[in-house]
Amino acid sequence: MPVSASPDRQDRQVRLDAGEAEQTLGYKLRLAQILAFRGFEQRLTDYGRAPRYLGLLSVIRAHPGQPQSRIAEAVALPRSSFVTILDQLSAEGLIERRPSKYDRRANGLWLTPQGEDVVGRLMQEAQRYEAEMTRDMSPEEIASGLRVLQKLIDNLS
Amino acid sequence: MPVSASPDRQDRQVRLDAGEAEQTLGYKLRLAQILAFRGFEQRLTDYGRAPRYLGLLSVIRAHPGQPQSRIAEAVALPRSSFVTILDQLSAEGLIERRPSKYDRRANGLWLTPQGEDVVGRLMQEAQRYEAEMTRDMSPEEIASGLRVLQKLIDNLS
DNA sequence: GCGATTTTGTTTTACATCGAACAGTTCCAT
DNA sequence: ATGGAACTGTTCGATGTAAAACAAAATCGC
Repeated sequence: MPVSASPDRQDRQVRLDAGEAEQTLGYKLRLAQILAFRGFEQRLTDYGRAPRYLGLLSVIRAHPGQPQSRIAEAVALPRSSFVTILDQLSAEGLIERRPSKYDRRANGLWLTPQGEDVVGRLMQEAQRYEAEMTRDMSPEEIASGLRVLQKLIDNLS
Repeated sequence: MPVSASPDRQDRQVRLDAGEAEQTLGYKLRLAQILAFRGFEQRLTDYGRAPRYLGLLSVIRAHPGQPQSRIAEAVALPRSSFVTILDQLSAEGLIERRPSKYDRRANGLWLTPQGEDVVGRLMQEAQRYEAEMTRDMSPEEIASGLRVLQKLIDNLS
């Protein structure tokens, strides 16, 4: 248990902990996610909006032709936010909306050939980044982290 | 390895995975964080902006009197974003900016008595929420998750 | 079959977040 | 000591995100 600094002293060197919250998954989850995401995005400035939305692009790649609403739900984004994002990815030539054969309301989402190419290359970058983030972890440790995160996702869904 | 759906079929029941990205910490990290954060915030509608910013409030509580820039850095927020947030928390009577004794540029941040009270109660809520998120995990599993997240944070800082 | 309800994608509007530029202060090298 | 560089909090403009309301289409209950 880290002892709190004497109130008012400027101890410039020490990284500030979050006190009680420091022991919670919620706090660390947020911090890690912000840092990971920002770092990845800022490293890849030559790929347009694809790095930020690599997750959803990856879902589209794995499930081509699925309607917007299902993809949006998979990545936990509101449908209304999704529209703008798809407009951008579409304008960059990475994805396509095609009318669904099964439902005249729905658009199926597809990667363009260029989208396939970009996503493929970005996934390699992501793997590299992942390796850096986890440079001091054993495979078992990483696997346990993945398992914990998956359980969190399941319990929160 | 989950097999991809046939490219146009509408399989409504199955939750869509992210294909290759599904095995990465980056993807799950983001998903878990979004779900956890939104769930916590939407549950606590009677506490103003405090639930969203509980993390930074907790840092202030653990390190009263520290300048804005240090707190902002601790929670990985840009100083410019921080200003608006502090204005709001201040308007709600949860925090106070007091001129630093050591640096005439800086404001020390402090919780008001009311802020102490609200943060205290919200931390209890957070613990409850944490328990729900981790309901099917052993203490060891949770500890390993915390350790992985901490290493990620360290490696990304 | 038919009307009420739900679902899909979209627009609109409000809000949140961030980078860049700025003035006041402190730090630092000489 | 003094001038330049770095730091602190702030404002401003641009961008990202989300809730609410809407029309068109599908689904459900009977």
